[in-house]
Amino acid sequence: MASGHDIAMGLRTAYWVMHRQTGACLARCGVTADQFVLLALLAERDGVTQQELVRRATSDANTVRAMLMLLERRRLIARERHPTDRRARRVTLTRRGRRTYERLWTRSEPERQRLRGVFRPKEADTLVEFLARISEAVTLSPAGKAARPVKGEKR
Amino acid sequence: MASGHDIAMGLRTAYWVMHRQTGACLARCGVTADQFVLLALLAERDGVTQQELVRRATSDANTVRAMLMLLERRRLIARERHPTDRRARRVTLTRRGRRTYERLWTRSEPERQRLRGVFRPKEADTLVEFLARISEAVTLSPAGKAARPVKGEKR
DNA sequence: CGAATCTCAGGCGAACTGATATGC
DNA sequence: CGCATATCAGTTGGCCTGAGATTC
Repeated sequence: MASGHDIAMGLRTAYWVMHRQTGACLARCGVTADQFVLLALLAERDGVTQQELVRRATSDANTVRAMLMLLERRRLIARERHPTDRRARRVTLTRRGRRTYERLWTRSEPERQRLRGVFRPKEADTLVEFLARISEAVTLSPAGKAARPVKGEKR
Repeated sequence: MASGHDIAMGLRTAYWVMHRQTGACLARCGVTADQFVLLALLAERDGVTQQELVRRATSDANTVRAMLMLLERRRLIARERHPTDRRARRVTLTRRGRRTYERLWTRSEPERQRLRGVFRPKEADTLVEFLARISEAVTLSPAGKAARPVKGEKR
């Protein structure tokens, strides 16, 4: 019977196998799998703050910032000052960024097909629901840091 | 209906949420989640080559080497020369490494419980089987590099 | 003025590439 | 010779801590 450890290791292996494959698929376009995720999120909805991208990408503010700076240097995205909240940045896809993203999407279509192809429709739904269950369970009740993070907690 | 993109994003989110949570759980022992994986693999079977660890960890030779050197410096593992194959290293858990591992295992038990707890027994089996299916499908038929990698393929 | 939010800067563990040395 | 194992150098991306700026 599958243990928590089995789930963890299976999840780890499946993620890295997929991530590496995606990276190899997109490498010749000079974009990494993680950059592609950011572009995809922006293509879905842009004009957002970096912080919102952090949330949607399940990532870290510094990581997102560094990646956005790389993408900005290549003119795939723009980071203007936010009009009302001058603390924040407003991130948008440039036209060139959107074209690049569409090319990447097409190129990576076979990978998504492969992923999708090993499941029957109902199974795919089940899998996605299971994965969402994990994400919720872990983020909603993180043992050490409850709803409000414990202040004194260092190291 | 769940698409290949949904599966990919769900897998990504679930993995990172779990990975981050594990890291936070083990941080105060000075061990990262990835180092814990190596220790777990060694606890399961040691006296193996680095190459075998690479395979079992679904990782990379350079990454594994760097991590093992960190663990070696802390006397948690040992890297002796392999007795018969002088190219290879024979990696073993030290007694201290095994004790540390057991402590980490105990400390991370709640995390595995949380993971396991959101599934019924049959569901957990299904999930692990689904994840294995992904790993197999992607590793066995990687579009760009079939069974034998295409020679001329650069960049 | 704090308190909260966001960005920025530096350090480090981790992943990948390519090249090299050595032993099978 | 080819092939496998490990190593080294260099690059990139990602996470963390701690600082600085701005807003409430």
